[in-house]
Amino acid sequence: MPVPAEAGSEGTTVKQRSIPEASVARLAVYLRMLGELAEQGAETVSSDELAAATGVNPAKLRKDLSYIGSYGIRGVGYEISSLLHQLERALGLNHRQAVALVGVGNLGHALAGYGGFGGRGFPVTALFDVDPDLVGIHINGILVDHIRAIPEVCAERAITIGVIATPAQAAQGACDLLVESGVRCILNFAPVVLQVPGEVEVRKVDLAVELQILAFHVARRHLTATADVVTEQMVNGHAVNGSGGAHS
Amino acid sequence: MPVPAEAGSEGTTVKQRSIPEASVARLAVYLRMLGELAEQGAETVSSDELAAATGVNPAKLRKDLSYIGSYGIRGVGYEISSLLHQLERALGLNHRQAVALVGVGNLGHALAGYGGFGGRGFPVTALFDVDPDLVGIHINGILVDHIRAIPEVCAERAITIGVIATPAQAAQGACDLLVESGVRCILNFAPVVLQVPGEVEVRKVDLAVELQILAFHVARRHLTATADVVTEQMVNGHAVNGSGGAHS
DNA sequence: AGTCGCTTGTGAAGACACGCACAAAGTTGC
DNA sequence: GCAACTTTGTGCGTGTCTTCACAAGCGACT
Repeated sequence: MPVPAEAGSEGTTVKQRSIPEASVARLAVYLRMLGELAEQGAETVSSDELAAATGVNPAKLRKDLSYIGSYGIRGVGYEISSLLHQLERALGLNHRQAVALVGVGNLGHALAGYGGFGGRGFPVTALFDVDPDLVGIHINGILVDHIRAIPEVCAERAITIGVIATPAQAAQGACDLLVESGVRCILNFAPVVLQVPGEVEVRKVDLAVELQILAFHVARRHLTATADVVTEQMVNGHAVNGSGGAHS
Repeated sequence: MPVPAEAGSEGTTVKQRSIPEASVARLAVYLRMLGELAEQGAETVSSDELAAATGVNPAKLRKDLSYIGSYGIRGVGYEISSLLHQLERALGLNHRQAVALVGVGNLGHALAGYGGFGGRGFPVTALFDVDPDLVGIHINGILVDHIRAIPEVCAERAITIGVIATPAQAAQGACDLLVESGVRCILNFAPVVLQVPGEVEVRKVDLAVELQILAFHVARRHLTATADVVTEQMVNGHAVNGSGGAHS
C-alpha cells in the first residue's frame, strides 16, 4: 500500500508491469500446484484443470498468467515445465532468499522446523530470541542467537526476509532491529501494526483474526438458518461439483 | 440509513449479510485493539485514534463500523466498552466456539499452545493425530486422540470450528472427517485446496505463499532500484497493446 | 487442403473496495 | 442559549478486481 514516498532515482520507468496484488498471491498457489503436477509426470495442463485444482475461476487464472506473459499454447494448454520456470522468474524465486526468524517461542519454534519454508526456497538461516533458556540452543541445526546480534548476523548471512513470531509487545523492537539491519521484507505474526519506513514491506498473518472471520460466518449462517428457511445460498462461488467420494 | 438503534433484538431479517468481506477482517482487528485500549483504562476512542493504531484509513474505519450500526457519539468518539460489546455481537463472539485441531506435528503443536486462540474466545478443546507416538499424550492439558475418534469427540464437545495442520496429503481426509462430524467452519494450514460441500466455509492460511509474495516484492524492488539489470529474458513478444503506459 | 474442436488471451462490463469531503449531530465554553 | 469546535456517518467519484463472452490461434482428423 505505501508507495515509495521519495524513492528518488526512478530513472526510466521501464514498463512497470504491475501485477495486481491479488494475482501475485494466486500465482504462488499456481506455482506450487504446477510443482506437484510436474512431480506426477504431467507435461501439460489446461487452465480449466489448473483452475479446478487450485479452486480458482479459469478466466481469472488465465488473466493472472497473462500478467507474466503468454506462455500457453492454444488448443493444448500450458507446458508445465516452461510455465513453472516462468512463474519462478516472475515471482523472484530464481535466487534463494535467506530468512531470519525472531522469536523462537511456541509459534516460532514450529516455524523454524516448518518444512514449507526451506523446501520452497526460503531457508531459515538465523534464529533470535531474548530468552536465556533459548539463546544458545540449536533448532534444526541452527543456533539461536540473542536479538542483540541481529544486525551482525543478518549482514553476515545476507538475510533478506525477516519473520517476526514474538509476543506482541516485543514485535516492534524486533522489527526495528531487522530494518536497521537492512531487511526490507517482514512477515509479522504478532498481533500489532508495525511501524516501518516506507521502503519496508510488511505482511501480517493474524491467526486469531482468521478464526474470528470464520466465527462471523458461522454466526451469520446460524442466524439465517434459524431465522428463515434455508435459502439457496450464494456464498463465494465454489462450484464444487462432484464433491463426493475419493477420500484418501 | 436511520435504523432504529434499540430494535436490534427483533430477529426479523437483520441485514448483516451486507458486511463486506474485507470489512469483517478489519472489524476483528479493531476488536482486538479495543480490548487493549480497554485494558489500559481508556473509555472512549475516536475514529482517528483507532485508525492510526490499526493502520487503517479513518474514513474506512468509520464505514466499517457503520455496517454494524451507529454506536459512535459525534463530537466525542466511540465508547470503548459499548463498541467492544457490539463488535463481539456482530462477529458472533458472544458464545464461545470450541475448536478442534487436527495434526499435532510441528505447526499443530505450536497452534495447540498458542495463546491467541483460547485467549480470544476460541478454546482448543480437542486434538487429533494419526501418529501413535502422539496419540495419548497431553498438550496443554488436552489429550491427543486418534483421528478416527473425530466424529465421536466432536459431537461430544460441541466442536464448531476445525483447524487442519496436517501434512498436505492427509488434509482432505481430516477435512472429510470434520465435515462428517458436523463442523461447518475450517481453517486450513495445509497447502491443498479442500473439497467441501457448499455449506462448509473454508479459510486457507498458506505460510509458504506469504513468503513468496514477499519475495516477489523484494525482487521487484530490487529490479526497479537497480534499473539497469541485464534483462536477458526480454524474449516475450509482449503484445501489451495500449497498456495505459506511464500515467505518471 | 480444409474443417472442426479445443484452449488461450483479452476487451468490456459489472461488482467491489477505497477514500475524500461534507452535512449532521453532539459537546464545550461563555 | 448560542456559537464555535469536534467527530461521526455517508454519498459519491475513482480505481481495482472479478467475471463473462468471444475472437484468435493451435492441433487433429478427414
